[in-house]
Amino acid sequence: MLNKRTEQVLFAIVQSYIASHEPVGSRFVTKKYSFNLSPATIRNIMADLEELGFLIQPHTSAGRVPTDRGYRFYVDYLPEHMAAVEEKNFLTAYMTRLESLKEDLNGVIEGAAKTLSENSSYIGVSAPLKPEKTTLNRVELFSYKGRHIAVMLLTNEGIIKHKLIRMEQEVSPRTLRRISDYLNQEFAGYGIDDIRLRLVREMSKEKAFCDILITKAMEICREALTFPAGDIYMYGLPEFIGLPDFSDRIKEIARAIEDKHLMVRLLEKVCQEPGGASVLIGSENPVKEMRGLSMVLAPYGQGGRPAGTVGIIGPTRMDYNRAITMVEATARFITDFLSDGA
Amino acid sequence: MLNKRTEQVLFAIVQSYIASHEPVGSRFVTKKYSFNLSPATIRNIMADLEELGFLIQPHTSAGRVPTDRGYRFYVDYLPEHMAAVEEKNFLTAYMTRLESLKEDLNGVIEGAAKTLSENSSYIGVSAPLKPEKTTLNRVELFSYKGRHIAVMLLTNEGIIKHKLIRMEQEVSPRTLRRISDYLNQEFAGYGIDDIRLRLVREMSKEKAFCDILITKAMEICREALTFPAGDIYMYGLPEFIGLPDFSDRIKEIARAIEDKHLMVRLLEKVCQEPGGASVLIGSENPVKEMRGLSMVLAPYGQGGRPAGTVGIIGPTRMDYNRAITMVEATARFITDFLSDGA
DNA sequence: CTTTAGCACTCTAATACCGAGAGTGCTAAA
DNA sequence: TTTAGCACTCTCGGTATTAGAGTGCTAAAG
Repeated sequence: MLNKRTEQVLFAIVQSYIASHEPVGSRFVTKKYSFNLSPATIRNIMADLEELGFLIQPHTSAGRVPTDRGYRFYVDYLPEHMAAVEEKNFLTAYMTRLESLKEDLNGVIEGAAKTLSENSSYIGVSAPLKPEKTTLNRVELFSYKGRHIAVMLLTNEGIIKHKLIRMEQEVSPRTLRRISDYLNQEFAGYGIDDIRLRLVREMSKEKAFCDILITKAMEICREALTFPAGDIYMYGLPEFIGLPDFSDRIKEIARAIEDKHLMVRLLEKVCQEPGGASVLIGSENPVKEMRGLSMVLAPYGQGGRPAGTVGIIGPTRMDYNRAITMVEATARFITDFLSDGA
Repeated sequence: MLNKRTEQVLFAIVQSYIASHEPVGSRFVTKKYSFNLSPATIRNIMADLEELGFLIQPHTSAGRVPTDRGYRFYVDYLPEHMAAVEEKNFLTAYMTRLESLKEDLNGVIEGAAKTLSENSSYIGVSAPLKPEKTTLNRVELFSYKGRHIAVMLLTNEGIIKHKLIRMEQEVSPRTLRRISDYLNQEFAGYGIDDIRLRLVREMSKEKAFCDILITKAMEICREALTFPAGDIYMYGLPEFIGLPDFSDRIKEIARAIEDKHLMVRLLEKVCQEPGGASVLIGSENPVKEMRGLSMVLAPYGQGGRPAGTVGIIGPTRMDYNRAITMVEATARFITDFLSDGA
């Protein structure tokens, strides 16, 4: 579709714009990148690229700026053209920073979001491993002040969850003991999701026999294994709004980003998709408040299956190369950690 | 120091500025508030007030704007001059909104920050009840994958905490059982802080006898009862940066606010102070990045002693009256909840 | 046919200038 | 002590001007 030379010019323009945030003119391209072409030729090429929708000029006498489509080209073109050496150096430095997260078993995933933001000056996000996707190590139920039950759930992935359930009637510690023993003996090692399903099935069976006590117990079990829709971790908003990009739309954008619901859905969607980092550029974003932003997301896995997502949110003119490097490294890191770290 | 009339004028000016965010001129004061004085007289008074440091004019031909000192006067003057009726209505409406927090035992304090922000368009903060300040209901230790210990701590205030401790050597489930039984029998009902202290004392005693096993156990106990410095809850940043006030200093301010360390210290300080809401206005703020912001904070109590803080962060020209009403109501609400809710 | 030099053209950003409006401070009278 | 009157100051919005950057087009060169 584009000939080689045109591609190179487009690539150079996007790269240069990402670095400088200033519309890039024909003269600049000839100077900085040595195509051995005159500005006039470059201008012709740029005019073509504009016609094809890869570039626009903010106004007649400015240079050109990439469109979302331009960025898309850049990102797809990227893998073949990474400046490998420098990037490798950065990567190893970044990896050592990740290593320090291993200290805190519970904090790896939250820490990943933090690290991403700190190293990019964009926003780092991570969706924690959903308890439903994990396997039961043990669950404990305690009676608390008569009418409450304290639940502690421990998974084989090193996640601890707790909750307090308010009951209608008091349940004796002995009964609780028996319920949790039952759960642990029957279900240790199984996926939380599966257990919940089986419990529901059992429940409906028991109901047929009208055994209220057992039904109650089942209900407690089910409750004990249900947790509120996972939050996501997000760091770097203050840095981000300090970026010169959005001085106007700040409010709108800040709100979109803080809307965790949207975010959660987005991250979950990406979580399904296999492979490396996905890049969503500006208008490609399904959430319309986030046009003008780009996201680089990658799933991390647990036992071979994708289990959560980490990523970066930044302006469309973010440093994709760097971002992709970081996000992929982070996802790999968490995957490794989950499989052998704990 | 100021005569009655001067005070009234100052009060009127501050109030009016808070409402409109525009420098207020002499003519406006005579119109809006019926002092039966001519603009010229008001001008004289205003000139005096400026000399005394309560007002400044942004430039020669603008109206006056309160200084921090002006706000301080206003806040101190406020209690005697609340427009009681309207405020009462607001208060009852607000209280019902708070009521809905009772649903979720764990979320009251977090919810308080949310509610504060939602009802003020400023930033709501709350510092959770520190586990150290609570009393032990029970603690449980579980062996996890050999070299780890999972701890669950349940306090009489309804707080559950958990953590995972990495050990050098494996500790048998039986030993853990004995340790937790010991803790529960010996210390149930005691303050976590006290327990920690006593454990340290015991430890040094034991050390003298070189009993490694017991020392180890003590150490586990102590670890189990130690938790990372509490986070604080904070909501409303996106709304806040949308306010017209700080279009320039956004970055700086956003960073100051996100710096949880500073915040935690600040909140803890206020937590010590008895009585109703404390108001920190602009330059009164010990944290210099937060000059230009005001905070309204009030401690909530637990068993008679102050246990945490809730509050609002806003621009110096915030609606103090409303803010104080809300913060005090929220603090009272949490205090009540802790004493009888659970 | 492609590339290039030259040049006129367009648009922005910076600067200065002007006039209207707002609000003041001061003076002199009530 | 208060007030009316008035000159003064400063901001804000609009307009004009200019310098500079970068383009598109044309016509010549490779």
